[in-house]
Amino acid sequence: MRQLSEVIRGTVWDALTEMGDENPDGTLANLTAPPHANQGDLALPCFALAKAMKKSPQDIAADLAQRVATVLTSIDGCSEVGSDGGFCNFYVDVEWLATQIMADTLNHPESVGYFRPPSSLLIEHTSANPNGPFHVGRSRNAILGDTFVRMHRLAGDDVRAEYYVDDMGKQVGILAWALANLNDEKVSEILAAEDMDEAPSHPYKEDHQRVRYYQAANLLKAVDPEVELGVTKLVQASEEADAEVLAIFESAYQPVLDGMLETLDRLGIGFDSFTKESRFIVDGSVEVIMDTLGKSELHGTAENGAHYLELENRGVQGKSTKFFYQRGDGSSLYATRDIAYHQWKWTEAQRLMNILGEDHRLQSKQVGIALDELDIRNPEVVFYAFTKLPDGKMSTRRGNVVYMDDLLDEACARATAIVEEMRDDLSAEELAAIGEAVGLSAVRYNIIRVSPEKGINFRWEDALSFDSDSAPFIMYSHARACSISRKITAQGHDVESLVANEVASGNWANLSDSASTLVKRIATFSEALDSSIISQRPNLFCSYLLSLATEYNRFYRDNHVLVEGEVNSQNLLLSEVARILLSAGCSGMGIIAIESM
RNA sequence: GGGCGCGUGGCCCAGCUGGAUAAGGCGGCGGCUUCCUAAGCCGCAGAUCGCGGGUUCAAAUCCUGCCGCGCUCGCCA
Repeated sequence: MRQLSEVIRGTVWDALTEMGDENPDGTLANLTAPPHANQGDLALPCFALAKAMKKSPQDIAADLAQRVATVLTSIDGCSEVGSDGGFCNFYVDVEWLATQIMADTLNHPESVGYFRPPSSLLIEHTSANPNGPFHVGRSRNAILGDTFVRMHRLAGDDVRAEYYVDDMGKQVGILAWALANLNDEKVSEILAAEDMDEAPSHPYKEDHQRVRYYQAANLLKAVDPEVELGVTKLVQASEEADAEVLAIFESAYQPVLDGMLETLDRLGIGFDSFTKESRFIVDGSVEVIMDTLGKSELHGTAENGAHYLELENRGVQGKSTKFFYQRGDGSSLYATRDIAYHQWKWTEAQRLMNILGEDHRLQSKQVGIALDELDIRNPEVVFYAFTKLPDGKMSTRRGNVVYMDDLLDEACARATAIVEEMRDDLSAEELAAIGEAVGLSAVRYNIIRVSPEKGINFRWEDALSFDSDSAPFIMYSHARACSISRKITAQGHDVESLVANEVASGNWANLSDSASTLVKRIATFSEALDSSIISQRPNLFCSYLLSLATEYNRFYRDNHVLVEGEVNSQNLLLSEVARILLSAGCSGMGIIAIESM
């Protein structure tokens, strides 16, 4: 709790120094939030001081508490100091805390997440090969990436969301070849032979149509060397930036990409810019990079003239420690273009962030070392583990997938059915709108709530969960707050002026326990967001938001805003501030904060 | 085989830059609606934090050895 920390810091620092602590800053760095409410709001462990002070941690904590208690409790912010078992415990004055945070939140709702100076950053995420619809495995990247984009924006950063379009190379080559050489009948025939000829669930989306061509071409390629030859010819031309071939590729993948983006758009995921991989061939930067890497002391040449960096002494171990960046025929590789891409990205932002699947760990490390060699800073990278189906890894090529479009349809249909059961006052359109918001939000939340480095075993019932640890729970709390505000307005009151007057009065006396707990939870909004961003774990902010919703529900239970037609302005103000933060938090998580559900 | 990641109640999962009684949810059991949305709230039961060593005043957290799962070790992307 930073508000309390700022208040006690100086006094505690002085006392520690008087007591003989040589490094009070180091000691103060251990200030933590205690695990239990009866242990205060901040606690300082005194164990490390025991040796130097030749006293027990218990005595040190008690001594420290006694030294600072009088001063701290006489100034604003700290209501009590105590010690227990080697910890010095500090208790915040909740009335004071409320005056510190409520007006700001109310008057500047757009900056509730600000905690430190903003920076500009470019977040590259998703960047999936445009060869078929999103499946739930691939979409973890998009949902994670977009959540980072949203959290950073909430924290005040200037964020650019970027999609790196793989517009050349094998995957697109196969798709282009298939579209040029196959037709619907042929595709059906090939897929049927492998029992993969299922009717597309979304036949009017090009990504669902064309993925069948992609799958068929892959099957054909395995048995017909002519196919491999045809694809290779195309791929080679694309890597030489052959304008005609690149145009063919584009017309092959663009409709697929559009279909994919439509899915993401439904999830509230959008991009500010698209950068094509071929750009770095065309502008010659890849060529320059290959030349420069040739001068590295790590550089080596293979028998057929291929170039690599030897990374054995740079922490890369395994069967091969060589990082090839140029083929024997002089052409570049994907990773080489990625290096050029990073060089360019640094001209666009102060910070770079990449969201990558765990299968890219080695590649990312290799690119990182190459960037070091070129004196180019490394990006921040977030890796996430795969989503597996009960019968194995998802694969577009093999058709072993759950498509995001299908999951979203199902989620929204189920949500709509639930709303329909609970509400009889809404039109079909209103029900569908709520169901859509609930379904999409739930799917996002269920992916975000687990730590990125942990694998997800896909189960329909988990992905579609609307339980207490879910987006609908948070949305429900928000809708409750909206409902209260709505009801008060309907009774002829002016919520805005009621709330403004209450803030001005600054009266926070006699808060109930649940109201106090809510105030404290509200106070840590921006630091919870910040630490979630810093530790690169969106699930932490997820948990915070869940606890904010929980505290709001408890507050709601025993602090009524409307009592027999009379408005309790203090409770109204608390409810309104919670509503603002719930809404802001939802926007940071990609949860749609609807006003009624 | 080498490297990297993961392993927490029956199930899912938080906590991992070391700190107090390991936090939630699902499922199970039991309560709370004359009162602002019960998609809510309250309570009970359930965990030797994969196993063994080590470091430390203190280990789920750090180190190490095993075991299990995943990813990876292409002049593919």
